[in-house]
Amino acid sequence: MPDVQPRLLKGFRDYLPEVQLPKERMLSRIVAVFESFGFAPLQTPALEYADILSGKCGEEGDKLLYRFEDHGGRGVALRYDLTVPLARVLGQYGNLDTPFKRYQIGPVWRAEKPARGRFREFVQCDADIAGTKSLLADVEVLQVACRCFERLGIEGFRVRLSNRKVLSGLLVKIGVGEGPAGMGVIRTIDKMDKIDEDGIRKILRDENGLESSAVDDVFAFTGLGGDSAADTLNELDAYFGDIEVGRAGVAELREVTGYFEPAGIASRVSLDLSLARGMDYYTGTIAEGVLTDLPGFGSVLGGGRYDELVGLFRGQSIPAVGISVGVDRLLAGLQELELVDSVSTPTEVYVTLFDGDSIAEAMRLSSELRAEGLRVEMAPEPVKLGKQLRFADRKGIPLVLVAGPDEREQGKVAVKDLRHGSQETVALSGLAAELRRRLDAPVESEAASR
RNA sequence: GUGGAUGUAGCUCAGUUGGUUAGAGCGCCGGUCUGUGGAUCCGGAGGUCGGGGGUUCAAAUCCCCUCAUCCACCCCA
Repeated sequence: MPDVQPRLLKGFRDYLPEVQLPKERMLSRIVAVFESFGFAPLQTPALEYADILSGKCGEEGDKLLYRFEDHGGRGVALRYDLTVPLARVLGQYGNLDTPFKRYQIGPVWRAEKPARGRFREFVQCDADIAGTKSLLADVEVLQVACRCFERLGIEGFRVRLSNRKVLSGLLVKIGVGEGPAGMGVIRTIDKMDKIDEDGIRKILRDENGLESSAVDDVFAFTGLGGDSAADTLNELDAYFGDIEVGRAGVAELREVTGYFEPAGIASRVSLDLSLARGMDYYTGTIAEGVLTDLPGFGSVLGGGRYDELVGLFRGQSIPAVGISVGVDRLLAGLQELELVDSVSTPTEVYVTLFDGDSIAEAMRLSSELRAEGLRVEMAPEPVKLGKQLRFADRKGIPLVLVAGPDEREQGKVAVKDLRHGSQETVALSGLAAELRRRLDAPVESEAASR
C-alpha cells in the first residue's frame, strides 16, 4: 500500500508522451499559422484578481470560475479564457501600437462537469486583433481559423458564421428583451439541428414563453436561406424591415462574406443563422468551428467580435475580434476519428550497445550524429541485441545502428530500418547524411515488410 | 445540477440459482534464438473483485451508504 494514492482531480488529465508529442506538434503548426499573419505572442498569468474575470462571461460563466483567497486574503481566480486577460492587458498598457495583433497559447480553467471532449483544464490557442473596427479584421481571423485546420491536415471541418446584431434583431422582432429571456430563445434556436420542429416549437412556447405568432417569426427567420449567402442576406433584410440592429448585422455579414472569395475561405465558412454563442461580450461577428465527422461533439473553435469588452478596463473602448482554437478538444476529437498518429518518442536513430567495449565508440557516434541535427538515443546498457531492437521497435524509432567487432574493424556501422526490416552496412563517413536521406525517403508499404 | 448505466489483472471482459486455492484473451517478463524487433511454441509475474458497512455457516454474487467512470440533458473550447 502506497502512502499516497496516485490520482487526478476530476476533469484534469495527464498528457503522456504519446499524446503530448502529437499535441505539441499541433501547437507548433498553429503557431506557424498565427505568425504567418503577423500575430505576436503574449503571455499572461494563470491567476488574476477575481474582479478582473468575474461578470465578463455571463451569469453562467461566473459559476464556472475557480476562485479562492490567496494567503494575503485577496480574491483571486484562475483565468476562464484568454480573451478577458487580453482585454485587461489592452486596458493596462496605454502605449500599445494598434491594431494590436497577438496570439496566446495556454491552459484555462472552468469548473464545469466534465464530459466527452470537455475538461476542467484545457489549452486554448487564441489569435486576436484589437484596435480596429474594420471588418477586414473579422475576415482575417476567419482566414486564420481555416488555415489552422488545413495546416493540421483536417479535411472534415466547417466554420459556422453569424452575427450577434442579427440575433438582437430577431429578439426585437419577436418582442423579447436582451438578457436571460433572449439568451433562452437563442439557445433554443441553437438546438435546431438536434430537435425536430415540433419539439422546438414546444420549447419556445412552454419554456421561453413565446406567443405562437412569435414562434412563427422564429421559424420564418431560421427558414431563411437562398442558394447563396447573398440571397439569404437579402431575404434577411426584408425580414427585418425597419429593425435597425438587425439590418446593421446583415450589412456586416454582407461585407464579411463579400471577401470570402479573395480570402480563400468560401468553401469553408458558411452562414448559419441558428448559431448562438455563449459569451456575453460578443457584439458583432460570431463564429464556431466544428468537425463535420463528429456531429454533436461540440465546437473546437470559437470566436467573434467584442467591441465593448476592453472598455470595461479603460475609459475608452477598444474594438477587437478574435478566435480561439480548443486544442485539447480538437485532439480528443481527432483521436476518436483515429486521425492522430500516436508516437511516444521524438527519437529518429537508436544507437545500440553491442558489448561493454563498444560503449565509448557508441557515445562518440551518438554525439556526432546529434551535432548533425539528428535526434539520437543511445541504449543505456549492453543487454541482448534482441531486447534493444524490441525496445526501439515498440517506441516507433525508425532507424537502429549496430556496431559489433565486424563493423568496427571495417570502420562501418550496420543501419537497420525497423519500418521494413532492411539492413545495410554503411561507412562512418557521411553517415549522418545517409541516415537523413533514409528518414526523409517515403516509407514503403507495410505489406512489403511482412 | 437532473436522469440512466457501469465498476473484477496494465487493457477488453467472463464468472452459472451466494459454496472450496477468482478465470480468459491481449499486453508485460523470461526461454526457444552464443551478433538482430514485429511470427510460433513453452514458462512466469500480476487481482484488498472501487471503498465502507450489513445479511449469512459462507458474498465478486444479496441489501444500504459512499466514491469513481460512462451516456443523455445542460453548457461550451
